[in-house]
Amino acid sequence: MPELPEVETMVRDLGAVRGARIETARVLRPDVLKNVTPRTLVRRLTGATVRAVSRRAKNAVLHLDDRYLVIQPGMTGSFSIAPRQRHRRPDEEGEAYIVLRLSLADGRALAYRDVRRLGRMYLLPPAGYAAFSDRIGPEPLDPSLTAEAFAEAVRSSRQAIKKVLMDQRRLAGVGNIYANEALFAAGLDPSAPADRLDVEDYRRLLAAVRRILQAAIDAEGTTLRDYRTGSGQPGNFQFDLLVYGREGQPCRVCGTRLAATHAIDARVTVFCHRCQR
DNA sequence: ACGAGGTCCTGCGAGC
DNA sequence: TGCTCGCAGGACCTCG
Repeated sequence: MPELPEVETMVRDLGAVRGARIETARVLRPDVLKNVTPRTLVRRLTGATVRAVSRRAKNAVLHLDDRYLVIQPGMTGSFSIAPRQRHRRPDEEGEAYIVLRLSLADGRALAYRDVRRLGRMYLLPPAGYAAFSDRIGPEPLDPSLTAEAFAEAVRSSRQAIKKVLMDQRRLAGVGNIYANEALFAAGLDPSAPADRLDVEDYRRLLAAVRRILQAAIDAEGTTLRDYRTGSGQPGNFQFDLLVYGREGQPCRVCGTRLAATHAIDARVTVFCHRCQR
């Protein structure tokens, strides 16, 4: 489930196509396209050069000559870069799940696949991309984000802190796995109303979010099932998870049996009754 | 304005 | 062994 570290890893691997010219484009799963028809997308991509690749929140962004191709991998989206193959069997290597295939002028092919197709793709002009980015909260790893600004963005809500932490309009890039981990690391009860925490809590929480996201990037992400890096490898952070996926097992810090609930935002929350209050 | 809950989508694992 | 069913969940949507 690509969150910030997984998308960051994909984007770093996608850096390998920077400067490449797109020779042909094919859309195989048009329902993933949200604001553009397959025909228009193909027309815009053909002959364009990938000027840069970047990440915003959980989105990968290909900067083309005068457009931005924004890809939200959703739950199961992934990229692969490979030498172009002349003969492919239709069934081979998840071929059925390919959403978009780009043939590059240098002989390589860039494929984007998404098994469940909960991901989305947008083609945006510069002003549209600016508006898109403005709707998303600050990047947690941006050093200019202060604990005070973070607290300000989050504290106005009476919702559970875990739900607020995952709200992309307030903070970019944190999803269910890293929210669970960060709240554990910060010693905060996931169900605590956001407006009940003080600035010191938010200072600890932001530090925990940053430490965990950075460690996950260093490990090239968390692979539980579908996620793969741009080179097709699984990540390694699943071995470092302290709470997510460990319900019923002993807390690594105090030995208490970890609890799980679906009460917050209908997503699994795993936590330690003793360490998180 | 805000919050709760439904929707999309498919593979997988639990249970019978 | 083979089937059905429910779950996984990010972002967007509607409804109250």
